[in-house]
Amino acid sequence: MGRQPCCDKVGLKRGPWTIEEDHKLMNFILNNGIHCWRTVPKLAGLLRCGKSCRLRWINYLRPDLKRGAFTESEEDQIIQLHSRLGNRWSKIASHFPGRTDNEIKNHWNTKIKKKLKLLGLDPVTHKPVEKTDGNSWNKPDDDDGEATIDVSPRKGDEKLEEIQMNLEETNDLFSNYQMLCESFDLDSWLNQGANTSCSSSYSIEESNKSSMGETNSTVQEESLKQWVDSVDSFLSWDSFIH
DNA sequence: AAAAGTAGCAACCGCCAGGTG
DNA sequence: GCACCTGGCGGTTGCTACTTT
Repeated sequence: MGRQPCCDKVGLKRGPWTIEEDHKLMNFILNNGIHCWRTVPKLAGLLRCGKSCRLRWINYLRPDLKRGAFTESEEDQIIQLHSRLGNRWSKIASHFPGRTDNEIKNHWNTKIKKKLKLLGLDPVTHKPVEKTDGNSWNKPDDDDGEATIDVSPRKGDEKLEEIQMNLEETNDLFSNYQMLCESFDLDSWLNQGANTSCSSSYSIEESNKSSMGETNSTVQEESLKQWVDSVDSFLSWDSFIH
C-alpha cells in the first residue's frame, strides 16, 4: 500500500494566501493554540491542508518573526554556519531567533551565493574557486551564466534613499514587535489551549494572564495589541471585518 | 512603450524520522 | 516488528515585480 497524502487534496485551495485566510488562521491559533496541524484547517474553516497552514504560520504569521533585510553580520554568520553545517537550513535558522529556515535558504540562494562567487569562493565548499584561465578570478559568473552584482553607483540612488527611510520606519515597527516577543512566552501561549475549550470566547487577555501572571498583563496586552496592529499594517487588513 | 530577461520570495512537493497503537 | 500518521526538512517551482533592451 502506498503512502497516503498528508491530507485529502480534493477541493483544497492552493497558491497564495488571502488576507481573509490569514486572519482565519491567526484568529484560530490565537484563540486555541496549536495541537494538531491536520485539524487546524477544518476547525479554522480553511480549505487548506494542515501542512500549508503550518508553513504559512511558521514563515509568515508567527508573532516572533523578525522581518526585514539581513544585516551584514547576519550574512557573515550564515556563511560561517553554512561552512560548518552545509544546507541544514533549520539548524542554521536556529541560530537566528525570528528568522525562518525558508527565509535563510532563499537569502542564501539569491544573495549570498552570488556574493561568495563574486569573492571567488565556491558557495558549496567555501574554498577559492579553481582558476580556469588568467581572467576567471574576477568573473565568477562565467561558469554558470549567472549575473554579477552591480556595485557601481546607479541612477536610482534617490529611490535607494527612499527605501532606506522606509526601512527605518519599518525597523521602528520591528523593535516594538521584538519588545513584545522578548517579553512574551510564545510557547506557553501556543500550548495554553490544551486547557481551554475551542470556543472563540477565549481571549488574548486570558492567555496573557495564564501564561505570564496578572502583574504585567496590562503591558503584555498592550504589546500584543501593538503586534496585531503591526501585522495589520503589513497585510493591509483594513477591509477585513473581525 | 512594449517585450524580454532577471531577481526575489512564497508556497508546494516528496522524503524522512519519530511517535503511537 | 509492523503499519500508519504527523511534523519537519530541504529542494524546487511558479508568480510577481523590477530591470534591461
